[in-house]
Amino acid sequence: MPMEKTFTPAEAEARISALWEEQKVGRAGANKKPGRPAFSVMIPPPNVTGSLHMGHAFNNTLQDILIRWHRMQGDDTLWQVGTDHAGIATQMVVERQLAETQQPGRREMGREAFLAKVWEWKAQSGDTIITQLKRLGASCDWDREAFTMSGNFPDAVVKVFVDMYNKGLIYRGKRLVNWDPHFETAISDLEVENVEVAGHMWHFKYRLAGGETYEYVEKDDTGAVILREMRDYISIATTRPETMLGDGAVAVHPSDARYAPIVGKMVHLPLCDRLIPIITDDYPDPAFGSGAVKITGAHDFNDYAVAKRHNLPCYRLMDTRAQMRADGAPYEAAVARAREIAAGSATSESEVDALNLVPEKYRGLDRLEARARVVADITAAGLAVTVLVREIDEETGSEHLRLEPVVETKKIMQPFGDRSKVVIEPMLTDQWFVDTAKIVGPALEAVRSGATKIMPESGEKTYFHWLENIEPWCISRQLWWGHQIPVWYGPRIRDKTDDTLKVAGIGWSENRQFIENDLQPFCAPSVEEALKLAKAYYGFEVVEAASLFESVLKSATPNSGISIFRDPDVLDTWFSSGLWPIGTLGWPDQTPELKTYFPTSTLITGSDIIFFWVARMMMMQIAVLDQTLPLEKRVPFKTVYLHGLVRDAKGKKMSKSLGNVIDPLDIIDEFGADALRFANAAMATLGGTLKLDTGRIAGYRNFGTKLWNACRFAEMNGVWEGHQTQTTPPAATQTANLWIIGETAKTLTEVNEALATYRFDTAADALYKFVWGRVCDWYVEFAKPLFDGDHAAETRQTMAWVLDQCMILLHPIMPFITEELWSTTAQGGIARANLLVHQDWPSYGPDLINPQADAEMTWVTTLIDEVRSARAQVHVPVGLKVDIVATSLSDQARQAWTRNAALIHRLARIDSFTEGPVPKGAISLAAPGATFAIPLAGLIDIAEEKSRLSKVMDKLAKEIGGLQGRLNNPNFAASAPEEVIVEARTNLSLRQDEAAKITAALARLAEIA
RNA sequence: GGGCGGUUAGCUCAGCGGUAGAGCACUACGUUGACAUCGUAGUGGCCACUGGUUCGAUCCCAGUACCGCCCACCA
Repeated sequence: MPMEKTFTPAEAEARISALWEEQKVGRAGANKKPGRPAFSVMIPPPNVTGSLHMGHAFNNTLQDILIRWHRMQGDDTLWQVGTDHAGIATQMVVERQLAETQQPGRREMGREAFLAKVWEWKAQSGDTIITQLKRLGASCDWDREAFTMSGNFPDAVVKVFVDMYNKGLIYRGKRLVNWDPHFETAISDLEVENVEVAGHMWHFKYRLAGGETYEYVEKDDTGAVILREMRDYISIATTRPETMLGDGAVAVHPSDARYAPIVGKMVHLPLCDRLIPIITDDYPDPAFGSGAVKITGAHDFNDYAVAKRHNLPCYRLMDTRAQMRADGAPYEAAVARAREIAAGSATSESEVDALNLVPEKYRGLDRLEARARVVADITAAGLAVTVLVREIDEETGSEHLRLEPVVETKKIMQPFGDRSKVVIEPMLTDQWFVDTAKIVGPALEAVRSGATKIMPESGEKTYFHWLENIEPWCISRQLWWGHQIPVWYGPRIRDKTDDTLKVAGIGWSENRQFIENDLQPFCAPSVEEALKLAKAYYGFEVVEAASLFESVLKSATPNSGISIFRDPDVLDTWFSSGLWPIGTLGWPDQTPELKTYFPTSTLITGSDIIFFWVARMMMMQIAVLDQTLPLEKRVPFKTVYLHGLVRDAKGKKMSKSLGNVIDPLDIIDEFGADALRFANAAMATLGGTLKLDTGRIAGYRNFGTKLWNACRFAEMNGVWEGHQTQTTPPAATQTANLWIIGETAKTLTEVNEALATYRFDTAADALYKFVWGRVCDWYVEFAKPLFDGDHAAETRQTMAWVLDQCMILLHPIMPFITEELWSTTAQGGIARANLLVHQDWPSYGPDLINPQADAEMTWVTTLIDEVRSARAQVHVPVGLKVDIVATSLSDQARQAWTRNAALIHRLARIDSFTEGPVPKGAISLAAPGATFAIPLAGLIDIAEEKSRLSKVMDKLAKEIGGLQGRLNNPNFAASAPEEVIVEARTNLSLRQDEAAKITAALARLAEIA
């Protein structure tokens, strides 16, 4: 059955995919050859909730190219596939689904039932993206598919947590963290997106206690006094008025002369029955605002630092949904206690946290609502800095003056949750942290020493910059879907003698925050282990309770019946993905896979997750693995290849709201996976953004068709009949055959070098130029006359070999069409021994390049180009064959002509060839060692020919001028390297030779005219 | 505010010391023994600007302008 005119991706890809999967072509170690190294790649695990987008398509294409290339070379390859449980994202999806289907919500059904729902969902929809990866042609080891919540992963995660806890690398503490009020969980710094939004700044007056006054003096830059007045207040500027209810002090810079008279004095906190001190700190900038800053330790990261320095109380004003607190004692009682504390009464962190200093009227309000009310109330109290506004009553026409609060409109950077898109609130809570400062050293050293190489180099700079300024990593999340923290708590022992044990009474608050000071943590890999630790701590058996609430009930009697309960929080998703390479290889067991494939070879990932994932994997795995191993054995990967984000053709980020999202599956449907993959490879330059243009993908689809048709041409000429796959090229005698064999060898070298240096674009470019520009444009054309001559057999063998090489070399980038051709072209003869995916990568070298054939074919192609160009320019119809006269011919040129006469005749459309004098009415051409004339008496336009030759002359003159200029410069001769000078001389003489011939031709034209 | 990158043909991008490249687009021609998802021939660039280094700079260095991206606590 003859080949179809084109390749049909839709039909063939499904069939080939199924075949690959059935034969498990991507299994670890497939096609491995003795003595070859291992090559392993960890897929950046997509979220189980995900579906394939262009970024995945790009990223996985590059991985597959490397994997296929190495597998064909006989390396022991592993491409580890799997998915990430993606805590927040997945919990969000399932909760949304519950809401849409009118099922009970998460809290209603309880933790256990909800988690069952998530697993159910995962079983149904969790493999969507895996299926989609197969459509792309990804040759992963599908049998090893991993999931960050399955298999040995939970054990690995728990082990790492416990080990790090025991080494003091993980700690718990009350800190100001980024709080997502939508998901009601802490998130890490990285999950916060700072966005510039329009904000407002208000100015309030905090009156001095006891009606005191001071002289306020404002000076300009030169020191001249511009304002001098008596004030009974200090002016405060804020963008967050609602947080003033929790102020602990007002801070000014110690050098700020304006406030020097009142430092140390107390001011009335507006709307509150509290006095707070004026303190000095380096933090306020005297040049900004009024120079005085209100310090709200529990609601601002800067203020928190100031509060810590000055031991100021941090009063929490909001609940987990970022609404003004409504819990705890009535305001009056709370504020009374706050006054005592301010006066020096002993207190604790937990007591301060429990105090709700929100006045009753604001309790339960949303933060924005509270803000409006606070501003209105302060203004009403006459404590807003105001301006006079003139107002005209439209009805009566009367004028009156009115005071209005000063509100500056101002761009402010506002933090948003990257998932929830709501405004993040700094919140004072107890959380678990990784003490990153303690594990960052080796991660930095690994890259500095070259044990891990990051490409492009700019990625290393980013990596260093972030790690050198690393902050503690908040790893606890108040979610349900994830790895639950392996820590149990019991009441802390207050006093213990031989016969009595007093433990702290446990209280809890509505927002589930433990009263940390009173808890004793037991960190262990299992509840049994935790109970053992607890037994050792208390001195008698304890039991596990399901929650803090139950634990309190069961602990009612101090000396017996003590229970411990597990921390309900889960770990940040990135904590477990930080263990992806070792986790998927079976760690902590010392599996054979771990031994073979770790450290992994190359990580290919988007530069957007260098901090989230790459840096954390580096830190954690180096810290967790056997510390006696050298650093090179502990790094998770030897090379990290970072790529940019895939954008649309105009460089815009793809987003649903912009409607410019290109779905890779649509592209595959329309153009085939190979075209998308080739486009991805061609776009993969180092650095920069990746603009995806469907026009370009169409072009690469055409490229596939081109190869397809070259093979079809071969088929029509019996090339495949009886063909057997050959690793070495046939012994050829014909220049064209020798030449294309050499070109193939050059291409192999280029592709190898390009892929070895991660230049996927260069590899794609080399293959494109070879297949289209050499094989199809020239060799197929050369073959046509050769098939008619005495060397048909040799040419058929050569073409078969060359096209086989095209399939092999293209296979890593275009696996489907090449696999299809590999079997299709074998139908007429002997079946291929292997699927192409397991065909051995060739290893021939430059010895296949025949310099003589190379030079000769260059001469032939140049001559053909010139004849075609000349013909086109004087409008000789393509259909018309012409005669050619060689008016001068060197021995070498004569030989080249003779040996390739059939090719030249055909491609240049020449009827007869003679040697002789220049005929009248002819166009002239010059080639190295030869001058030709094409007699066109009556056909040519003398003027046109003259202008054509003049154009050629102009170009030559320009080149000659440049070369002469350089050669005549004595400094050039003195300084330039020898080969450059020789090259310039050679070029000059060639150009001059050619110019002489053209000049002669021009002179003859003048005679005719 | 700090850091990183970019500026080359109409568009998307390679090249990064020795006479400017590709694909797409555009123009003209074309039923050539595979391919119109094609062929042949063309058009099109002070390689952002200003200095410097060099025999020689699109390429190296410094600065300027514009454009991107990342990080950051200015109330």
